[in-house]
Amino acid sequence: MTFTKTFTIKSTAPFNFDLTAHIFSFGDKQIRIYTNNQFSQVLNINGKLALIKLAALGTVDQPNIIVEVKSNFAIAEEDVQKAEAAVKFIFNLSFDLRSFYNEIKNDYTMTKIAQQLYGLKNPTTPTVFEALFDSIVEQQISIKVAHTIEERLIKKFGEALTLDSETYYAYPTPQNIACNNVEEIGSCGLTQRKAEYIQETAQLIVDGKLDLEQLKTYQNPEEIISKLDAIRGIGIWTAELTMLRGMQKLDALPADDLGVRRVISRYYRDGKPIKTAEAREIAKAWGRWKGLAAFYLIIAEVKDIKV
DNA sequence: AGCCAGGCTCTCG
DNA sequence: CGAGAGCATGGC
Repeated sequence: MTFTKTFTIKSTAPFNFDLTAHIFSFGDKQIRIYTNNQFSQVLNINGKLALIKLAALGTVDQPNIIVEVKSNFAIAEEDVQKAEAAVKFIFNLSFDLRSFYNEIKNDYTMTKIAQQLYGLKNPTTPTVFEALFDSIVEQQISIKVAHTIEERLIKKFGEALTLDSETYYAYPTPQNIACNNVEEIGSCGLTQRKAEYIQETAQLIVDGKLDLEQLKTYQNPEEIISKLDAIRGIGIWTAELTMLRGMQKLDALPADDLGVRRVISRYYRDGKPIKTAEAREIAKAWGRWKGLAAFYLIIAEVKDIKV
C-alpha cells in the first residue's frame, strides 16, 4: 500500500526552480534526478523512507513549490512538516537572493552573470554527512569518476525504498557505513585510503565523537573549518566544499579547488592559471557570498555565458 | 594507451 | 616548517 500527500510551499523570491534543479538532470533516477520539470529524491522522514517529488508552480518572482510525498507508511502531519523543512533546506527557500545581488553590484562581471542566472540557488544536501561523504570521494579525481563511484556506494550501502515496483535508494547514513570494513567500502572503486577516511569519519559520528549537524549551527566559519580539518582525511578543500554544499555556508569558498580556480580565471584573468591566494583576492568583491558567487561562475561556464 | 583529474597524509630534510 | 612522494580508479 502506497501513501501520498501533496502540499505547496512558498519560496522567498526570486527563485528559479527549473534553473536550480537543472544540475540534477544527469542524475540517477534511483537516487536523485531532475527530469520532465520534476525533481525526485528519497528522504528519511522521521525514520521512514519517503520519495519526494518537487515541481515549480508560479513564477520566478512569485515562486511556489508543489511537493508530493510518497511512502509505504502512513504520512502523519509531523512527517509533512519534516518534509517541508527538508525541501526548504535543500533549495534554501528562505534565503533572499537580493542580498547577494546587492552585495556584488560593484563587480561588473558577477552582476552580468547574475542577471542571466536570476533566481539560481545553490542546492544543499539534506544532511551534512552526505556533503562530506561526496567531498571525500571527489578528492583529487574527476567529477565523472567520482559520480560513478558515488552511485555504487549509495546503491550498495544506502537503504532501498520500493514504491510501485520501482526501487530508489536513500543516501547512506553514518550507521550504514560505519559497520562495514574498509575492504567492503573500497570495493566500490575508492582507494584504500579514502575508504578508511569515510569509514573512520562515519565511526566518529556513530560513537558520538563528531556531530556534523551541530557544527552546521556554528556562526564562525573558521571554527567549523578547524574542527573538520582536524579529522583524518579532511583538509581545507573538503571542509569548505562540505560547508557550501551541506551547511548552506554561502561564504565558504573552496579556493583550492581546480574547477573553482579555472572558472575564476576564465571570467577574471582571461583564462590565465591562478593560485589559491589570487582566487581568494578576487573573491573579496563577493562579500559574504563568496561560495554562492563561485557556484554562479561554475553554472555560467556550463552554460557558456559570455560577459 | 597513457595521462590526469574539483587532495590528503606521511615522511623527510 | 615546506616540499615531495604515494595513493590507485575510471574517463577521455
